[in-house]
Amino acid sequence: MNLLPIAAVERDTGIGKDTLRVWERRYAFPQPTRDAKGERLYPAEQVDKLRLLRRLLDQGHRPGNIVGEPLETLLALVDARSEAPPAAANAQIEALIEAVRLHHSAELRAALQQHLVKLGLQRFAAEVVAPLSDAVGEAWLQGRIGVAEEHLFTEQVQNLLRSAIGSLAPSGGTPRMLLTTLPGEEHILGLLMVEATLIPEGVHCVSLGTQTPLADIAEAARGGGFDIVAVSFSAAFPARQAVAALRQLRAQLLPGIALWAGGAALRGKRRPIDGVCQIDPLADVLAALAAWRAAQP
Amino acid sequence: MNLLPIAAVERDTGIGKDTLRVWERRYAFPQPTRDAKGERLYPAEQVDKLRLLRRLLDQGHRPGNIVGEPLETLLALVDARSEAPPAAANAQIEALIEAVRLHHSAELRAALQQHLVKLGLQRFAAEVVAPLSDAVGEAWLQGRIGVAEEHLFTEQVQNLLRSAIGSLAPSGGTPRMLLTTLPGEEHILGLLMVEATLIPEGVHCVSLGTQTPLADIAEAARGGGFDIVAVSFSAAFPARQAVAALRQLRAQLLPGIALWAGGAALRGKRRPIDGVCQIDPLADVLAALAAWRAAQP
DNA sequence: TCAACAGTTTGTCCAAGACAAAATGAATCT
DNA sequence: AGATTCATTTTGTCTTGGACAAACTGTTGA
Repeated sequence: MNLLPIAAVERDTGIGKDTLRVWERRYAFPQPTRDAKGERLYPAEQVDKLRLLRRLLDQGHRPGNIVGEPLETLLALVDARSEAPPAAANAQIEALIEAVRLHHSAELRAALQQHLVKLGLQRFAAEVVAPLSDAVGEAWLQGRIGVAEEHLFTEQVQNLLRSAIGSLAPSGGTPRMLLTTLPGEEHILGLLMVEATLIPEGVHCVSLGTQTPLADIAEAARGGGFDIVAVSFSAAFPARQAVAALRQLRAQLLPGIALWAGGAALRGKRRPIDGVCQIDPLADVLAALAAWRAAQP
Repeated sequence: MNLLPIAAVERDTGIGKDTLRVWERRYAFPQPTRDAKGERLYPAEQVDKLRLLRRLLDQGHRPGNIVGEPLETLLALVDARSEAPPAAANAQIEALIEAVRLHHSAELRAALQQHLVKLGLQRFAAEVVAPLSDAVGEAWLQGRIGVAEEHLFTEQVQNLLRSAIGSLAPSGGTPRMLLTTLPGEEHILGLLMVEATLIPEGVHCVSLGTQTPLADIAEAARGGGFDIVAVSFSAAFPARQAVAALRQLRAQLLPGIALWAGGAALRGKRRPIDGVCQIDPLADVLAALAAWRAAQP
């Protein structure tokens, strides 16, 4: 059997060391074995369960109710979830998912390319990439695909979107927008979808990729004369940290610069954050753009 | 003044909470203030110094000698370093660096594109991207550019390389190679450079992007019928963890599958790791490919 | 239906100690 | 000189148990 030390488990599951230890104390799970030094060693099956737990937490479940429950109960929760929404039952999306599942990267690439050409960049992002991205996350949760397949999918889509975005001449238009994610958020697809949606509208987009420290975002926004800073969050990003970081970033940013935040991590937030424009479905970004332009003299 | 809690400092500097606390105990630096709860709050200037320390450690310095030293001493170390190698004094590279420094993204893009067309993909990777990447790291160390500029550079190069790689038809040739980085390594440029070098040689490359868990790499390699697994490390990756993770991956991989590892983190390793092919300068990858092909029946 | 309240849950932080892996430097042998 | 062995420091990571505020829950009252 394969045993992992606590640091490896933190990296593989995204659950912090402190949290792993406190769960063990409170919910009697996980229960790692110990090595000669007395240090925790987690069996692979417990790590698998932790990954599942992480995903269920992202979906809105609470630790007290699910950590400690046996595996069957958790799987039942997954099944219950996947029955509720009829999977949006889009046959095209399902076909793409199947290509991901079987590692058919050439077919996947060809099919995506076809959709891109047929729909155009904006609709491709909104009608193919966004739902497909959700569907891949869902399929992972159900155990139908693995992490490797998820990564493969991300790479393929990224190649396509970056090629398409790069082939459009830099606009030099307004507003000038700086795009990035905060430290800890490594998912870039949300960012690329926003860029794909806004570039055809004549927005001047500059992406810094993922995980830019707050201070550097603020400095770049000031120095580059940007009008808007846009950051994106995946469902995996802890909402608690997202809110704190957004407040902090807002404080460091010049008041004249707008701050847009979007993505699943902020879904279901009751109170909006002062000075932060929340954009949840991807389509909202066009409305936000129209609003921004209307507010300019 | 701007004060950051310990978790934010960990994310911004990459130095773990435990390490931050133990440095404070041993070297009397950093010395954060405390809030009402008694929790650490780090002033921005100490965080800046921590970032510099991190970089110096990556360059081979040892904590006992540099943490605790005043800022001027550290800056002197940086200067001493940059005088030693005459910066490879390539005028073209310097011009590109200047474009990065000034946020001239349009010019940067155009110049890179020009080099790519002129040199071809392989030489572009080896003669432009690789040295430019090093030079950007060096410029960051000297404080000539910030993190935002570094990210901007990475994005631009990534767009170009991905477009170029994507425009080549999938080869279906041999060997079949799986490329990725290990959890904790987020730099993708090394991977893209390898892909750019090998695809024109007819190698069938499949990239999983960054940070794939070991178990998923092994499973994907088995399921996809790959001949070679290639992983890349940046200078920022702790060599200690790299060696441990490579041993672990080697153990999980089928014996018939070769494991290639490259990148700055393994530079200066005395003993090679059993069953791992180490590739340090980018050019070596072609030699390794020739060797692999020669060994096939 | 919404707002305010009290109660519970939960992630993160602290302290000081411990230890093994890695780096260093000295000594010894080809 | 160059390589190999050994002892000594250095250094990051892990341990325990306690503590607390922010966020969430569910109830009460308008």
